[in-house]
Amino acid sequence: MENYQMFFPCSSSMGQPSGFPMASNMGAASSNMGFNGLQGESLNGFLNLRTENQVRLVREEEEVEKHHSQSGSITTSADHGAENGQARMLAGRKKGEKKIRKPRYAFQTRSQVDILDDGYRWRKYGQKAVKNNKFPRSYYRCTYQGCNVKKQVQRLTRDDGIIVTTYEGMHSHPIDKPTDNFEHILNQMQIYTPF
DNA sequence: CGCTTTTGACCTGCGC
DNA sequence: GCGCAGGTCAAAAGCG
Repeated sequence: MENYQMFFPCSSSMGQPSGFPMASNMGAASSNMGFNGLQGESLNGFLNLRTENQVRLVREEEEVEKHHSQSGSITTSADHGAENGQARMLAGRKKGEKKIRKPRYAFQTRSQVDILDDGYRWRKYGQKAVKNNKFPRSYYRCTYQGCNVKKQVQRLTRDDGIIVTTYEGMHSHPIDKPTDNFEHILNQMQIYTPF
């Protein structure tokens, strides 16, 4: 019942799209390719949906080491980090080790609803008021066992019809829901084409 | 009853 | 060092 409109405000100059976490289901929905636990490279399926200058993927952080980019490296702290509860936040890095940030990808979607069903199952773990924004930002984590993909969802103050979704990490598992679910959404989407 | 959401507290990083 | 902003935790509440 909702009309989604992908809103890609930027032209060209997208970073390297490989690893975009929604790639798999986007691909599965837009073409006939299946999603066999794929990651990264399957963005082609996503690319099929757009022309070169419609998507803007914002690569917020680049200093991630490749071998850390997969899930599972979080919460390995257990013992050494057990001093007080929130030391666990540092999970994934050992003492003296530099903080490691996964790359994050942001895109904007025009929608009336905050929750875009991308096929994965998410659990909300936080919500914060954001400065200069009257709408709160919501924090979600993928509930799939062992999957540490996170996403943030935020609505723009300037244009409250636009949802900004930021993904962090890559799904290393298939979609939880049937793909036609997301395909259904795609069918409702109006891809924004400036020309 | 198990899973999800809510929400205040807490932690970290950064700029001043 | 202090204050602010962003991010996360975890207990309690809500819900199917």
